[in-house]
Amino acid sequence: MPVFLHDTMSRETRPLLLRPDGKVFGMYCCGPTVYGPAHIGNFRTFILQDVLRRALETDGLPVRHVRNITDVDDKTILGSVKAGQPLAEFTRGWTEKYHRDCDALGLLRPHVEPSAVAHIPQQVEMIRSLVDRGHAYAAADGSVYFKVCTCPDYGKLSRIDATKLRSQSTNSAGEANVADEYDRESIRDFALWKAWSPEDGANRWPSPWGDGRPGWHIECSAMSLAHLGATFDLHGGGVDLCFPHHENEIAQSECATGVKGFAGHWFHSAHLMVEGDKMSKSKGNLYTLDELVEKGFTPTEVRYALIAGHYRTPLNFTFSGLENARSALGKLERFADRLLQAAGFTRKEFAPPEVRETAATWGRFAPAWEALCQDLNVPGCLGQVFAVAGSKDELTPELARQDVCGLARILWTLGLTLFQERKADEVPAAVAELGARRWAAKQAKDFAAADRLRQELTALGWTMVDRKDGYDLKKA
RNA sequence: GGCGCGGUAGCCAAGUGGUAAGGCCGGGCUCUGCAAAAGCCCCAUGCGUCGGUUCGAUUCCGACCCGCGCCUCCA
Repeated sequence: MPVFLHDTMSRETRPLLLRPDGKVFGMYCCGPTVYGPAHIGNFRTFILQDVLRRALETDGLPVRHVRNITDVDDKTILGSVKAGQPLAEFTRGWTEKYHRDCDALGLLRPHVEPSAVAHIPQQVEMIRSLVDRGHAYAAADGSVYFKVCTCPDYGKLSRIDATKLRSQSTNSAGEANVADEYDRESIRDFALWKAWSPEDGANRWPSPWGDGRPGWHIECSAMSLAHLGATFDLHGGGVDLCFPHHENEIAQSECATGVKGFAGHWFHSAHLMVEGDKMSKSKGNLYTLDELVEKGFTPTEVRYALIAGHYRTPLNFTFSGLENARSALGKLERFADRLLQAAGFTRKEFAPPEVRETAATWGRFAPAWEALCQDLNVPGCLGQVFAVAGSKDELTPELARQDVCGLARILWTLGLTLFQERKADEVPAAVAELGARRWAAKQAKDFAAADRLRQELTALGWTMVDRKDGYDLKKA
């Protein structure tokens, strides 16, 4: 069953298939700007794209996933100047941090992760082509702008009326749009190349129009062309990128190459809210992975919480949602253990992709997979998984073996890893000693003493959990 | 103003023209010296409001109300 996905351009839900001439499914995703740690809102989008890619691979499609690193723009340059570091050094640090977070969250590395700085020649080349074809013009200061009026179908993705943009002199907050004081011929036009200015410091690259740096939008056009060609299968990003970024990409790419049909499918994921509010720096609710890990949540729990809502609906991220994810994951683990035991497998044998590749059965998880195929319905998929978990079917070894395979494939597709070691709390010597004494008292059936020791532990903020063969000490 | 999304139980969240998946929380039971955990059971006559179509609508159509996003750097 092919994966069906809603397409922003056509507003239709269409199957994702290999093109007749296609050997791989080309997928381009707008990546992070590496000027600080990515926040969980960024990661919601990246994780959703990761789930889509995994679903395609589970479906058997060969995918070529390209996700760029934006390492030259206003924010990275400003950040490097403030940090007193060369741009490359500054962005390398944040890129490495981003990679560590991605790995922790179980994101498959893209097949290609192009850097914008490393593609400046390609960007210059594309701008030159646009100027040659009359779609762009150089301003007096050496900046180059895209001439929107030369692109009649500009606005087709977001269905905005480009002619109305011309007259918009104020933004939604009632402030004047001052971005184009002088150079642009029209307010719709956007920068392809920005002439060097003193605040750019040492960050300047040569071009036929003088030293400067690329505009933000052109990098994705140049990098997708370089790594996927003039047309490819799917382009993804957060909803906020729909306009103007993606609209501009379409205009630049189609006008520069002369080939229509830039991306076959547009995949936009809704934004993340935090505790009912829009995420923003000023509200102080921009969480990073580190902050959540600091509070005791695992990256897998964060991932679960971030995919628990449908991708086209804004998701309200809350700590209770994170707790919810933890409980649900625990339930999943216990269920998986029961399946494994019934099938005669160990936890090690549960590890995909081995299970995924050696057998192509879904067991009772076919409905879960079908939900995923219907516009990447992760909540629906999860519901189906738990429906199986709560089923009263008799668990024969044969059924259990199929289920193990099915569950492993579903969880791999969702990118959820079970049975990860949770770091045990550091037990102070005094607490360990109390625990040992209580266990001894309990073994000796001196329950009065055992209860007293439990109280002492509680007073110190620790809980003692008894098992048949021993005990665990946990922070309360 | 333009473009777009959504309103389903205490919270989160699927879904369907034939009477509401699932998760969390909560309640009950079982088990365990206690505690915790776990297992089992229960938990919306109701799907923003009002009309319409229909044998039948939460699901289709219309109007309205409310919340939100983008239109400006933003995943």
